[in-house]
Amino acid sequence: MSIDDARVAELRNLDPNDVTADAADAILADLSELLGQANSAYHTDDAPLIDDASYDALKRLNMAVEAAFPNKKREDSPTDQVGAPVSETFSKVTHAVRMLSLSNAFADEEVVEFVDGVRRFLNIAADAPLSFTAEPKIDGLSLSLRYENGQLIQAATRGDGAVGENVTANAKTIADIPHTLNAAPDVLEVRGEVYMSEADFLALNKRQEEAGAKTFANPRNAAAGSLRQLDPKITASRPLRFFAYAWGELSAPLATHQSKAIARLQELGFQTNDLTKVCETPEEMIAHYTDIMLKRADLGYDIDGVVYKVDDLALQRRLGFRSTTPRWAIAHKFPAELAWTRLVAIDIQVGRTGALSPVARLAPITVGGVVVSNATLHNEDYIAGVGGDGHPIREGRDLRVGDLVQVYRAGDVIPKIKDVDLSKRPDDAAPYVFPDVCPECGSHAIREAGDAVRRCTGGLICPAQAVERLKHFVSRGAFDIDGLGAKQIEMFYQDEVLPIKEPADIFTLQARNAASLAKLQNRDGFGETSVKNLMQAIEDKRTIPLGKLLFGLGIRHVGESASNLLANHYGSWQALTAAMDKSEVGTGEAWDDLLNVDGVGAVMATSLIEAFQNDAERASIDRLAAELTVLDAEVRDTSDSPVAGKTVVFTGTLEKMTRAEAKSRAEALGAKVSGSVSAKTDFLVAGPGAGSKAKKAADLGVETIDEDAWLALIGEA
DNA sequence: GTGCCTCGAGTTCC
DNA sequence: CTCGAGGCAC
Repeated sequence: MSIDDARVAELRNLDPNDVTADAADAILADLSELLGQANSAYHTDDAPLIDDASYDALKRLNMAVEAAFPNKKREDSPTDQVGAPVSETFSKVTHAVRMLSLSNAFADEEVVEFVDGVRRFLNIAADAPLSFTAEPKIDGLSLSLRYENGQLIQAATRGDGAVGENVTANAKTIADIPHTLNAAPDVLEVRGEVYMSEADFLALNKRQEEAGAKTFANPRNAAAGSLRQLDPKITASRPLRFFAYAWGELSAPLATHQSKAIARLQELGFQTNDLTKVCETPEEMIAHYTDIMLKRADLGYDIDGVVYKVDDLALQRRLGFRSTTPRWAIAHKFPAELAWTRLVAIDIQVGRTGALSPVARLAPITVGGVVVSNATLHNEDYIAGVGGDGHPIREGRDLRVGDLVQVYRAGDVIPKIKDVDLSKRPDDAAPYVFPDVCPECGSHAIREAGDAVRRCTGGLICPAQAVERLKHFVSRGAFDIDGLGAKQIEMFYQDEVLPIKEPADIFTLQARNAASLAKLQNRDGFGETSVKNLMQAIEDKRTIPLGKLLFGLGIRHVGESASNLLANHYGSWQALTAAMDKSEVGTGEAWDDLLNVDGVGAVMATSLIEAFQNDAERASIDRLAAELTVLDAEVRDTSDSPVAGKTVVFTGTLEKMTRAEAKSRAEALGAKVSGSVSAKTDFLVAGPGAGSKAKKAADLGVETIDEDAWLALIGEA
């Protein structure tokens, strides 16, 4: 059996938005045939005709075209075929402007602090006017709608903020979302919240129940589940709504002020929230918050707080962003929902660094629309009811197994224990004794002075630590090996024939499997294809960038960001290991060189050196390195670099990168980065909030440029 | 020395 | 998402 590969490739590269009504018939007919062939090949033979990515692409194209031209949908539409494997993912969309989250305030004082902080940053006197918008924070999921020349061309979820999922076909089924705009900027990304009203949620659940389908825990989950349907027809049948409250990329400004921009979005045909108000003082903001809280039950949709934004957009630009949040906005959250339940047991988990983390096992209880049965207890002080300074935080109310405890979900996510009802404590409840040996390996568990956590000293001997380190090794950000997740790691660690006890074992798996009589393929969950795929995924990562290797090692205090800084500093695995070999903690040239890396201090340096100089650990690292091809950190040719040999100083807030990142990039281009301005300084790169350094630079006649000009200079605008 | 600001590490549930 | 702690600017 064969398939028309050329037509597959052609359709794969087709943008659904380019499909005209005239072309739709032929395309849907071809898709029906191709997907039908691919399906039957997949199910009846074991040899797929087309690769998964192509299959998913065709499937998505089919859905998109059907959504655009519902009347052209075929009787034999592949969308309706039962049992057809459906892609688990949407295609990815990189946001032109990152979708950030907001920092939170819980108490009124934090709102006052926020306003004070904004004034301080902008250098605005306490009595000078400064306005904020205040609007309800809808409890739904955020969506970014991209319009070009007035046409909706793409809808994307937030994802991790940088990359979201393409849900265009689904978003088009939402009545509140216009498909075309009049008199809009050529490029306009409208951002807002998709949500479901309480009435619609209840009705939907009733329908689901009658149909024997699963019901949703709350309107937010219902909205999220509905938007992420692979079949837009299902989304269309769900009563989703949309409030617009922000924007991303723009070819022309919407207005001068936040409040006016929102009004403009309303004129363009979007729903905006009518409880949005411009406030002049923190008192007014808090009064509006209280007002909204009182109205909360009657709104008909879920909200979880109030968002305040600096109204003047020019000021927003000056304030800029921290790494993940804007400085010009904050979410004032409503108090979390609370629930009482019984503390059934306290278990200890051992993490990759040996940290002993107590976890509360709870009698299942619904909190904030979700059934919770575990809660974090942080560390031993938390159970004892004392803070890090030894002072009581719950007046000595030590938690005991059997206690009635009050649970809430911090940030509406992580279950935590807020309080204990001592009057309901069983007579036989004994104080919890935190173990001083590791429950997994029996090694001593010690608490270093000033440290909040107790750690297992077993190191690599401890199976829990070894497994957690392996999980870290294969995790995203490190080696990221497809098909080798937490579950598989647990299994392979226990495996007697083909065990994986340390990272190097992953890369010898193929050879050992080939030599083994009891091959992988004979086990549960492993067929010929999955073994082949796993081996291929492992081979794909045998060549690895230096930074990822270093991060994968899981050395304490050396995270993703520090790993990349170190990779850039040393350049190659040889240089790194050579430096580690000759380093001495606390002294010497190699130590000084290490501490000179911006972002590396004594604690991290010590941890790094100790890991590389510990015999057992180093042997394990060397066994791993022997299996790998390590890619050097990208060293650019600095000979024609515009900043080679120049001395640069950064000051103020950098918006496009962290200071450490800026420094390492500048150094990669051959520049010298200094901490203070002097006559030798060639450039001062000044962000918002620059202070004394900018003045000094002006006095000395040093050229001062902003971040964008700097990026342009180094060719990364 | 103090006070940000980030990063690292640990955690839950869908 | 949160807490603690490391690192750095002032």
